Amino acid sequence: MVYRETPPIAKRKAELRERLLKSAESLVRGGGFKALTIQALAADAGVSVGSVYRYFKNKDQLATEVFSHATRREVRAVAEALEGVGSAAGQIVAGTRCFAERAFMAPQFAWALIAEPVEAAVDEARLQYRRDYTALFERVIARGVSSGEFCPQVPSLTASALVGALAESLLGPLGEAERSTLMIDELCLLCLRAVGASN
Amino acid sequence: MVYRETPPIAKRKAELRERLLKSAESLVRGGGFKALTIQALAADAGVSVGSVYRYFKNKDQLATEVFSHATRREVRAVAEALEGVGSAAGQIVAGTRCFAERAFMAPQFAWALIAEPVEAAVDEARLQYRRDYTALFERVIARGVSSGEFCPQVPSLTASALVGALAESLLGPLGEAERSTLMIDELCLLCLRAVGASN
DNA sequence: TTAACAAATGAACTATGATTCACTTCTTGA
DNA sequence: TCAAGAAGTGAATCATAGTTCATTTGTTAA
Repeated sequence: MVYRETPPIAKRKAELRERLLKSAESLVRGGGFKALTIQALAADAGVSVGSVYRYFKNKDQLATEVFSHATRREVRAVAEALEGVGSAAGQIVAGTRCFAERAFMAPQFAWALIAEPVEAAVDEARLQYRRDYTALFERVIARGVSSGEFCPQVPSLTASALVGALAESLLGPLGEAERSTLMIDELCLLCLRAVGASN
Repeated sequence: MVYRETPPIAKRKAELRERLLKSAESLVRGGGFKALTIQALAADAGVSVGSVYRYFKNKDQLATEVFSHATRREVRAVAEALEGVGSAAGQIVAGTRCFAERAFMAPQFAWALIAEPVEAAVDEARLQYRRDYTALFERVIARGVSSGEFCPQVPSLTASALVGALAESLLGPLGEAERSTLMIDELCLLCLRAVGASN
């Protein structure tokens, strides 16, 4: 007599939500967050505008969720790149490489995550994103300093500087894949100098 | 018989335009570009909304002009700080100090120029702003490299990395003036290491 | 089959702020 | 003083997207 959500329906709903997130991310990959409008998303996912609001409270929540999802993946990739690397210097190089290579692989998307003008709510999430990267580098730097591998310094400052340096130096050339390999090598050297790695 | 613009009128118009730009900048200083709306500007300058459009084609032109005006001043300040400094290393320090001190002096404004989400047209101007800073540093670095003061490197890459590093490392702490002096010293050291200044 | 309720729809509504324009108020020079 | 035309005004309009909600369609279990 009463309607009750059954497993197949729950599954279908979960799948639709996933599909919406996938569609949303693909819109962002293609045209940045500017391309992520509710109308475009609804069209892309083949549902109505109203349905989007059945799955997301509002645009901010949707955009933030897309952003956080993607950036968590990015940060995880860099974190994993650090694992198994012994020296602090090696970790700086591994992290830089990973970050840079991924950015070169998907320039528009990297730009959307790092630098595109976005709504305030997403900007909050972006601060977290940067903090996460910074924390990652900070730990490596602190270790390098205390082991004497790196020169004495304020690890948190160097860490945010590195994050800024990576972001800025990648944004311009992003897309010129030819020079990327050479550039990434140069970037690694630069980062090593910045942390004062004993040559 | 015919109306013809006389010198006093031309002067009054020029002054009003100046006043509008001043008002606009003060709005941005106080609340970022978000606070720069035509209505607010008109109110602040004591003119009508329509009058603003007599002096500026549209919002984009107004915002861009405010931005460019301010950033040209900033870049000039840094450029002047480099003058009269002999060594390339000294110039790196002077440029960094100048940039950082000015940012600490007007945090909200610095944020507006460096990182605030803005309309696309202003973003264009921001690219130029960064290019200008980068060019400034690039010249210094190239000189340092060829004189042997700095280690071999790709000056343009290091330059944009420095610009990114400065921007990023200042944005977080911006406002905590107490630690600024110490921080600025640390930043200078970091930049010197990044360019591979001989010890 | 059907009552009860959820899911889906999309045209209409809203909110924000830029832009216009019919109109009023100067300014000029004869 | 006066006609020609510029400067100034601000309510009305437009533009863009986000958001709502009355209505339709689908699902459940007795």
